[in-house]
Amino acid sequence: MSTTGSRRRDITVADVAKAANVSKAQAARALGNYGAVSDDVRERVLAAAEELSYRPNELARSMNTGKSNTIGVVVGDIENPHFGLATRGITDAAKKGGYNVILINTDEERAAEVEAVQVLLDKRVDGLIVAPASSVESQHLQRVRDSGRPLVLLDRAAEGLDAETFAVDMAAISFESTKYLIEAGHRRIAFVSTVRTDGPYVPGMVLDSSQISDRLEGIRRAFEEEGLTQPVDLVRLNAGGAESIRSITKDLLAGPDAATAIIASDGLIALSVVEAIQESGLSIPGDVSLLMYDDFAWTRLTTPPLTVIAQPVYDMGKAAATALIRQIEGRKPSLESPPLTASLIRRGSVGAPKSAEVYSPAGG
Amino acid sequence: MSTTGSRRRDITVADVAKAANVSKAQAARALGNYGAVSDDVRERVLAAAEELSYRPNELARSMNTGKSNTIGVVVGDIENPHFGLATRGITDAAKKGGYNVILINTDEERAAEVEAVQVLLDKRVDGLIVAPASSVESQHLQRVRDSGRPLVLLDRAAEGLDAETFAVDMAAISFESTKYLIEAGHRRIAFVSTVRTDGPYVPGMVLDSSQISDRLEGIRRAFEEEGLTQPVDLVRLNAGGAESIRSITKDLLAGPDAATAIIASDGLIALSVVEAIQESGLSIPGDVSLLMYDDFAWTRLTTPPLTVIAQPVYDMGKAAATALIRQIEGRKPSLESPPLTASLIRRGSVGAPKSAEVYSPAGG
DNA sequence: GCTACGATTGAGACCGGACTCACAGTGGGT
DNA sequence: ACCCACTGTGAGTCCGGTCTCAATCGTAGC
Repeated sequence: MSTTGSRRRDITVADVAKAANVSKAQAARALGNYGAVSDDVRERVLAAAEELSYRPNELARSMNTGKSNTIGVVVGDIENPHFGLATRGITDAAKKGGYNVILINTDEERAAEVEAVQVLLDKRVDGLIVAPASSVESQHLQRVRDSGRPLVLLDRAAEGLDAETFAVDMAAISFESTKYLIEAGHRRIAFVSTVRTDGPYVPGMVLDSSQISDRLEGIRRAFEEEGLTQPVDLVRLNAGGAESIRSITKDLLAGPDAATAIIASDGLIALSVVEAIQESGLSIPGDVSLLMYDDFAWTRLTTPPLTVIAQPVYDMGKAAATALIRQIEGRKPSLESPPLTASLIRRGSVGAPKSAEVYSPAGG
Repeated sequence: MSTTGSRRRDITVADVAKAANVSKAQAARALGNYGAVSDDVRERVLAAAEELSYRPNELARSMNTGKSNTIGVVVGDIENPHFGLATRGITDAAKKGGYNVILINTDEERAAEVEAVQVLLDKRVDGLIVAPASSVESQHLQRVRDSGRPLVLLDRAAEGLDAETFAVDMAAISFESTKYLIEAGHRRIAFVSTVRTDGPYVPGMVLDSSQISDRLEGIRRAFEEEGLTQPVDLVRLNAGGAESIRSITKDLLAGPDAATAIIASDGLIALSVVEAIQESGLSIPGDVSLLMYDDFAWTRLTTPPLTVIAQPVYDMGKAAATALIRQIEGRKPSLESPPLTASLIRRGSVGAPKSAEVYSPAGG
């Protein structure tokens, strides 16, 4: 049947050529399907290739075509379902376009990201999709652009970098969501995020993440539009780790000025927030309202089901990869990409605050 | 500051050599840190490289070292948190060992898997980690072995393939879990899985997935050991899609012979099962008990929190990658890898069946 | 019958590193 | 002063493809 025995060295075009009794050039042409080849030669070469189970060495091919048909993807944490879904969108689009994906996880650390980008560049990927850990420091991304290789950003923008970015309009949806909470009667609205900063939150401070900045800006605007000022003491950043989030939550819920609503910046945070609320013996939404980013399937199963901000994560990934491939292949941005919009999904975790009458203009 | 202007061609050793006024060979030696190089030459070369911001072409390097420092990972669905976590384990171990990861998603389709494996082989990855869609048909994996490249299996075994496999002992944990349900009084225990078959379940039938076979075997043994026979009519396979799962669930819960406990083969299935239970107006565990595979964080937030079978998914990925790298680098399997064991985490979704007295030997 | 042009074909350069080999220089041993 | 082992060094080959270029072949046009 098939050739038995251990194969030391891979079969090359030269081997096939010899077997087919033609020159290496002709064999290469027949195999690569280019140039002029007579039917006779083509047949013999293909037969020989089949017989020897020849497989082209993509490395060699990439080397002198300058194309690796590979795109590099740099994300903060593939374990996070948000990125899992986005990655699925990317790989789907990549496969469709004939590209493979090299995935690197950075753990949201800048140093790791810088290295990741460098490694991918060294591997001569055809293009890069990055979810930048920092929207502020982006020299390494600038270097990608300088290298001439296409770059597309996912999830977050990067300052002073004119790269196509695929993310939802966070300020808008944050504004809308906050407004919803305010209209429900909330004034003491807290925001919990893992974004790292040097100190506690001060309005206008520069954050590493454009996403978070935008969300905070949306919150601020919503309060402003109502003629209110945002309770900035309830903005809690640096919420790294379950334990930290739990203690932050308990702190937010303690005292006379407790928060009546909490916005969790992602699903992981929400998990710990809910646990802390339960541990505090409080109920959702009776005692505290909760709003979280990302519409995971499980949010429908909690009691009550969670009110969430749904982002078209899969589509973002898919659009990013599609756009990148377009850039790689030098095609002009043809059709406007459909807008990536987030939406507020009202389920059961937001209600009126207990002390609604205190703030209500027309109290009972 | 840095060299400005558009860079057409990448900087190569030859460029660096010229700039440093040495031969290409010497420049290569200095840069590659091999062979004999005088301090003077090394310094000049390194300085020139820095000046020109030279970066080695890993493709070229790989080509004649025969090493790409890349491992291929083939999974069914990266969007599934199970694989997301496993992938995280893989990438972490890979990074530690100096390897990169090319990820391909197969959507659990054999054809896609066969192609994925081929593509990775063509790209000359140093080794492969595959979560085989089918444990039965594995010629394509056999071909990997024939090619001489290391292969490690994740999550599922493959028949007649002597590749290192990293998965938990499904039969054992399934046995234990079923026993737990039986001891709680359940006899009508259902099992719902997405595994595809040609017809309805028949004991002893060959399944594509060794995982599912093992789980069913565990269930069977548990019943057997109690002197009971497993209600095979409650084994429901081919549960693809949320809608399908919901209708299967409702069917399982209807009629006089309704199931009193349901084992969901993964988190996605559990989600739909829970929804169907809620839609049927039944309660967990009052009316039905539920057990699911994989301990996701959100299972603690449902009401009641779900009783689950926790698998060390991250560790499995990590161990698989570590073992693969060991194989790649030709080191012998040094220390026994710590066993990967699943465990039953008893939370609140399993209770006594409503009709427990019917079966109870010593009824009231 | 002769020229011309397109189809075929093979030799060999080339991509960008790694690595072999032959040769020059140096210093130690005797 | 002579031999030898060793370090440094440059020329050039190789990896496995792609692609250029010139030569060859066949035959259509005149």
